Formats: sequence, structure tokens, C-alpha cells
Amino acid sequence: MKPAPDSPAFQPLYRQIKELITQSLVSGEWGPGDPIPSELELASRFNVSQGTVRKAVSELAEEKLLVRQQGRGTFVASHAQERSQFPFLRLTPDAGQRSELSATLLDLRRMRGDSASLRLLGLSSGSSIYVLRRILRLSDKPVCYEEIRLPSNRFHGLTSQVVEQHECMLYSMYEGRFGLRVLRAEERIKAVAAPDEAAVALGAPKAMPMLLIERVAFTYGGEACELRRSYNDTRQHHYWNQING
Amino acid sequence: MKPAPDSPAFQPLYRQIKELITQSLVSGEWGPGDPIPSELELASRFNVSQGTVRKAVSELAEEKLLVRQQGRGTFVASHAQERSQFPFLRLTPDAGQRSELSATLLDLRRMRGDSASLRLLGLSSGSSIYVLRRILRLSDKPVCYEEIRLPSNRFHGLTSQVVEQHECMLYSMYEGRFGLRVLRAEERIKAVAAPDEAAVALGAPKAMPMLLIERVAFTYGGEACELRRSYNDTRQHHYWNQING
DNA sequence: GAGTGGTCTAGACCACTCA
DNA sequence: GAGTGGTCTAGACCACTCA
Repeated sequence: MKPAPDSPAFQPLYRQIKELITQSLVSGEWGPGDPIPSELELASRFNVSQGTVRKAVSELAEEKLLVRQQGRGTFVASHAQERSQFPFLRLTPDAGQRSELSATLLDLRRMRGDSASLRLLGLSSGSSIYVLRRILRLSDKPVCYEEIRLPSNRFHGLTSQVVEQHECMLYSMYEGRFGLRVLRAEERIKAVAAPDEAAVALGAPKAMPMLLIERVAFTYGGEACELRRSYNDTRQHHYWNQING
Repeated sequence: MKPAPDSPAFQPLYRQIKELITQSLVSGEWGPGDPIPSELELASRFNVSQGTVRKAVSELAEEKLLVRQQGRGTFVASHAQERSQFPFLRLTPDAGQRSELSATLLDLRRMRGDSASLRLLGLSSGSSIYVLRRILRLSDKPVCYEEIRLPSNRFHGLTSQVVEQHECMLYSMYEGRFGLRVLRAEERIKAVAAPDEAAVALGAPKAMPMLLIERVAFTYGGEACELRRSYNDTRQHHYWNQING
């Protein structure tokens, strides 16, 4: 394989290799947690030097699709093996460490999607979605009331049992049972007067200021795979964020 | 220069080079916007191969301390040249693009720092700080009331004139006038009932839910150089965030 | 056309893992 | 000790910038 600098959509070799590796990830040739072939194997398979494979793999490792381990090999990233286990959970106690996290499922329904949700999820009108509502507790304190919308075509046969088994490891569940790894999320955050539903669920005063977080989560290929709207009690907790210039 | 694999604090060569380059940045040998020597020059200066310099420079470019431009050279990053000009301003209109941003300085005082601020800024007790309050407007709509605390030892001779000159480009001002580049910030976000001061300043109803953002900004070497507490009206705006798993 | 960063190769040696 | 990823070199050729 050689670069073709004159072609209109010229990509350097290592990007082309990266794309080929990504395809194998998407197709499931290697599943989450599996080792991928060694750099030398990939180099001979794609007929390029080890250095070029390294560059492709390095970018995928930076994007956290792959995980390298010196002496052992390179593995498909998985929520199960993550160290900082909840990169998507930003709610933190004002004082002290984040402690036991638990979740209670309120209900799970399958219904025809509203147009806004379908648009965000990239579904055609009339498609059905799963809607689930739950409460999150930190150290037994209810702090978050949320409603989650999932495209039913990607979550065939989702049941409350499955959700309850995984409690507060939903993204591991998406990955393990449905092969959907959440890579990235965008959030819009506001301060609002709590709707009655949320205030009651969290045992908070009526219309108390709460943090409203609307999230769209994305999987491989930038496809939206989850919508989430949560109301958060920030009297003794805060949303933590880091900005890199 | 050769690696010393047996030494207790072994660092690969390219990390050592990276450290040397960082030192030149901190010392101001090359200022924001300046070009640094070419890779080949650095390679011969440090007596290593171009590849090793590249790896050091690449990491610094990823961390956004340097900016590479093919064919031109490598430059010290600067807030002035940034494309996405306000990476630290996350407040965005719910509908439409972010439009004209303006700021009004309410007052600027120099005072003895309270103990909490001094601790966060890493100052000894009794040190003095600047405190400035201002209002930010998006499309002429007042949306943010904030109080900023700066260590006076790093901001010698700060005046309201200087602040007003730079309006909503404070971080460019820190960099241009005081050689302090903001690299990173940590924020804690809550929903609170607006204090009277903020409600009045933004023309909002008393005790309306507002987004409270407490920020600590960091410069080279992970040193805190600014504290900021802002109250944000999120009736028609939201705080935008992206999370990478 | 001289100089810059960007890509790619081939090969050496290293630290680490695991049987 | 065989196999992995990690570092480092030297050298080639490329695309891009600027005078």
C-alpha cells in the first residue's frame, strides 16, 4: 500500500491504516477487552512498517479506542477495564470523596419517539424508543433524577431486569450486551426551578434550584446512541469540570 | 545526552528534551507567539535525533503549549492566535450562534486576601490580592455577574484602565501584560438561588435559579493564577460541555 | 530554491510480561 | 527465552511557506 498524494481525498498511510483498524473495531472482529494483533503482525498484514502501524495505533489509543500495555499487547478498550471508572459521572460531593453510588429504576417503557428525540438520535419518524427513569444516590442520598432515551433498534429486548442488574454501570451494560461503546458526550447545563416530579423524587423543596443536564452520548462513527435529561440536587454536591485551553 | 535506564527517576530522552523546552517557555526565552528553533536546530543543540525532538514537541503541541505550522515552523502558543477564541467561555445561547460579547467592569480593588483565596492561590497569609467584579453581556443581554481574584504579586500595577482596554479578552491581557498564560481550569458548578447582588446586576427576579461557577485557573507548572466565581442567567443560555470517555 | 514541519522506512536496543 | 510494546537513530522523500 502506498500513499497517493495526488488523489483528491489524500490521507497519509497511517490514517488509512487507522481507518482499517477502526473498521475491524466497528465490525466486531475484535471485541471490547480482546487483544488486537501485534504491531509487527499488523505491519505485515497491511504491508507497511511497524512505525506506521504504531502511529495509527497511537492515535486510536489517544482516542481511547485501544489500550496499550507494554510487554502484553494492545487491547480493545472497554468500560469494564477503566480506571477512573465513571468519566461520565461528574457529580461530586462538596466535601469528601465520591462514595457508594447506587441507582433505582423507576420504570422502563417502550414507546413511539417524539420528533425531537428521533431527530437527535438520527431515527426516522415513527421509530420506537425505550424511555427509562431512575434515581441515583451518592452515599444513600438521592441526588439525581434522570430520564434516559434509547433507540430501540440498537437495544433489542432491553428489560428492567437487565437494567437493574447493572445498576449504575449502564455504559458497561450498553457495551457488554449491545456492543455499543459510549465514546463521547455533549452536555447542556442550566439552573432551573425543579419540576414537581424531580423535587418529589429527590425529596427536595418544591421549585428548588436544580442543575439540569441534557446529554447526548455518541458511539463509534459519531452516532448518537443515548439521550439523557437529569435534574441534580447541588446543595451538597457539585458538577466537576476541567477545561483545557 | 543519553538515557540512564538505571537511575531512580528514569525518564526517556524525549521527556528530558520536553522538560528542557518547557523550561525555556517558563523562563520566557521564547515568548507567546514567537517561533521556537527548528527541529533540526533543537536536535543539534540537544545532541539528539530529529525524531526525538519531534516526539517532545508533539507532546507539547498536544498540550497546547506549542503550535506547529507545516512549512513555517513551531510557535509558542498564545491566546491571541487561538481559533476557537474563547475555550474558557462555555456560556452559549440556546438558539443561534454566540454573538457579540461585551463586558462592564464594576470595580477593581486591592485588598488583603481571605484565607480561602490565599490557600487556593498558594499565597502566604497576609498577601494582598486584586478583586474585580464585572458583568458579561452576550448580544447586549447581561448574562453573567462575576468576581475575579488575582494574586497581586503576579499582577503588579493592574488598573481598571488596563482591564477595560481588554474587555472580554482578560486571558490575552494576563498573557500580554503579565506573561501569564492560562492553560487549564477546574470548575465546580451548582444551581443556586441568585443572591440579591447578582439578581440586581443581571436584572433578574430575586432568588431566581442561577448557575454558580467557581473556577480555579492554572498556568505553567500547575500554579493557580486566578479565582473566579460567576452567577449565570441560564433562562436563554446554557453551559456547554463535552466529555471524552 | 532554501527551510520548515510531516510521513515513512529499516533497524537497533530496551523494559516488560508470561510461560 | 520468546514475544510484546517503547525508545531512538539515520536517512529518504514529501507538502508547504516565503522570499
